[in-house]
Amino acid sequence: MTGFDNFFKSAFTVDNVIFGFDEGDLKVLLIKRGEEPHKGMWALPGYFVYPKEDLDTAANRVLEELTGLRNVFLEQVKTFGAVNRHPFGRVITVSYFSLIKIEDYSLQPASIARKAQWHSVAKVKELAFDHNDILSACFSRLKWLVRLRPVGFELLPPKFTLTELQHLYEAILETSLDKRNFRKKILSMNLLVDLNEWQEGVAHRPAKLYRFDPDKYHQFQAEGFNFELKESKRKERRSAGINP
Amino acid sequence: MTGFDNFFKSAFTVDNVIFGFDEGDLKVLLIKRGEEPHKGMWALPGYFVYPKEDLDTAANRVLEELTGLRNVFLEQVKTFGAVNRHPFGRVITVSYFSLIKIEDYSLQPASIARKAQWHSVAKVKELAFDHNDILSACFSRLKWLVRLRPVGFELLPPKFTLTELQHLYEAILETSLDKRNFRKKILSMNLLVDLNEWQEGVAHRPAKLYRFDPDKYHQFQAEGFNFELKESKRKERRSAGINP
DNA sequence: AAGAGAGGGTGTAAGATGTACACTATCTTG
DNA sequence: CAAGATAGTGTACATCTTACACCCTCTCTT
Repeated sequence: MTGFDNFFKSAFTVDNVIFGFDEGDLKVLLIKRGEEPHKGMWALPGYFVYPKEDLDTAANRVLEELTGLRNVFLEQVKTFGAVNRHPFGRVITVSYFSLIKIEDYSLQPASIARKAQWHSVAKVKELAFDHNDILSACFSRLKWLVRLRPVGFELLPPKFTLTELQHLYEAILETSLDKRNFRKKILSMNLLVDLNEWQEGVAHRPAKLYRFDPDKYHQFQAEGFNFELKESKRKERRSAGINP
Repeated sequence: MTGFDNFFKSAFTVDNVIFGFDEGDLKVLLIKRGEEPHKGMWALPGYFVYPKEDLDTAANRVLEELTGLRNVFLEQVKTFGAVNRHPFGRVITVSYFSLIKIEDYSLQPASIARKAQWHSVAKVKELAFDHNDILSACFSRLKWLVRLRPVGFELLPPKFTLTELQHLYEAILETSLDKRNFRKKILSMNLLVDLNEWQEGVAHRPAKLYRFDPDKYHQFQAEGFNFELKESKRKERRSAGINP
């Protein structure tokens, strides 16, 4: 080597913030640690990156081992490298966040997944390592992403109602939106296809179901849009809960 | 240890994309490599992170050693970890970008800085390692940041004209803007203070000088704004040049 | 079967913002 | 003093954003 040997003594990991949406609530998939360090605490799913493995590959591997899902939304967010963040030595971690449909996940319970559980993002308490910081960074990223790209749709089932979509935006943006203005805006984008089908089995007037138009969707993925709506003045604001 | 020894064999570095603005052109500070690998090629300034050093500290160190500057804008962007990106072994790099005033830099030429030189971002050719990708990622980040935060001012001298400010936006956004609309928009933000001073020594009618209002500036740093102006239809578009 | 409960669904007017566009003013230099 | 260079300025039109309230349709209960 060349005198740099002292630098080749660190390890790195990926940690994955997996978001899902259910019952009007934004959730994150956490794992109860079965081993030291931080045994028994909730943590983000993650693992060491293998010597011959790319970062994105590692993040995908962690995601797939846990959820059985491939080819879902996954994006690098930020790298955390505080000197003493891991008791085994110098370990820096590259954080990723992904968006999945909870219903897809629950169909494929993998082996590790037994220790995994969905937690409401707003109610997450103390996590292992610096995982609260990581969650917080990824949640912020999701928050701005949702204004610029149609990411929301990664989180909903194939058929959804406008109210479900609105609740998703409200959960991510931690705000409340005006129903009429929300509908006007989202429908004017030509992003949604009216399925002419209706909800079933609900104890009220059933809502119309929509899906998104894949062409328009990918166009917006690439070009972005500007989704701005002021908080509605009439309802109360939803509250955060991360790092209070 | 605990069976994880095999993972503690990698190294990590920081690489810093230092942007400056001069003569209507967005520049990046590059270093001609004096050693292998990639000896003789232009590269981003960077170095290994020391074993007891935080990532942000390392990035600041690299910046200060090169420019003599402290407390300037510096932000983490993305981590690159392709398996074979470095010939010495597994090295992942955390990229940062910073914004400095070129005039501040040129006052303090440090020792390493002898190999350093400003290059027009639009004309950068092949760089060492994967540094073209890193530059590209950081430039993209700057591009969206400039729409949401008043970062532009990190790059200009304390007193500047509206035309200089407009040229800065045009260089970053790679577009051209309508003069009247640009002025209307930027002045309506109450971000600028009219100094009642004028340019000197120019061969035409001198322009008024402005500075930014620090209170308003920090408010926008924290809250963000939405700087959108359509490309002017009258002039041609500036072109990019990165990864053509 | 009638009423209560629970969301679903709809339009408009006023204000704010964005866009397109062209000419005069003021300075230096030759 | 003319030419060259850039500074500086206003308006009309179109588009987008915001605030706001009521009736509709379904189920469930009694």
